[in-house]
Amino acid sequence: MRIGDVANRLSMPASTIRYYEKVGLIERQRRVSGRREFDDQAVFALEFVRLSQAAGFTIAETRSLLQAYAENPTEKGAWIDPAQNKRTAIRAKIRELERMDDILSQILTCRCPSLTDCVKKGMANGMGG
Amino acid sequence: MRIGDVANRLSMPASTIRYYEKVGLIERQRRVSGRREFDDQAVFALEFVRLSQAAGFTIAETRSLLQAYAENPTEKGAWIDPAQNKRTAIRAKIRELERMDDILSQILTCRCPSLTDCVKKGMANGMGG
DNA sequence: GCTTGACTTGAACCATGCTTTAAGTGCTAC
DNA sequence: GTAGCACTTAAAGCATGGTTCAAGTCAAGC
Repeated sequence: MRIGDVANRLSMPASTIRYYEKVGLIERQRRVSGRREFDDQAVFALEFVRLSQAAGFTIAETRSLLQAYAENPTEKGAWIDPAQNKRTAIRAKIRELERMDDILSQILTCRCPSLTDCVKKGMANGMGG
Repeated sequence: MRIGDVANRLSMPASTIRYYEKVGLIERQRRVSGRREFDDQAVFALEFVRLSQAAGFTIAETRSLLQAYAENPTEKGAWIDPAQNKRTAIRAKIRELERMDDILSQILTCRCPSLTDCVKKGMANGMGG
């Protein structure tokens, strides 16, 4: 497959695929002409990259995970710590967003006519620096 | 107060305060010497900016909210729609993070020895493009 | 064999939210 | 009156994750 085929198949811009290659997420494989050649394994890697990015891993983290996978595709051990750490980070982020939601809820539902008091309540509730 | 005093009081870098002024979040008020002067109202505005940023509003959104506040400090009406929209966005983000957490949980707890199958399950569960 | 579209490259650009730097000025203590 | 720190400015830099551009190359149809 050529990059345009993969781009269509994954609904992913070709520029993004080139970028992923450039930052070391996927391998360089070329035809004699110099154009990129993609097999099903490469497509799988790209799908994994998308999943990993969607799961909140950075490019660097995704690269580490793919390297661990390349070294031993049948061993999940290398993934356990990063996945658990990421879960911890994701949950912290969820709690943070829930706190933001609480503050907004407070602003929307409290009885004071001015926002100033709501904001001060929000600040008092641990948003201060 | 001068910028250093405010920076200390809010535990916020002076460079950040200058940046907020530059992007129009706070007013320019100067002494004859050209240095910035901050009163309690300015400090309140900065505290609100911090709160707003922490609540996930962008700089542009925060600016809009502050303008609405400046036009009518005792009227919450102008804030209701932005706050509700932001709550909707925050909740969507929370659901997205929860889905990421589910995927990671699946990877950690499923019985297949290889990650490939877990990833494929994750893809099947709506992470595809 | 020529047009045309898909491809190639490296570099520059975009958006967000700051931080850092460089060069110069104000204020205060001594 | 001068040392020295806080302050001033505009501009550049950083981190992230790409997108866009310019200029040239490959390949398939006619």
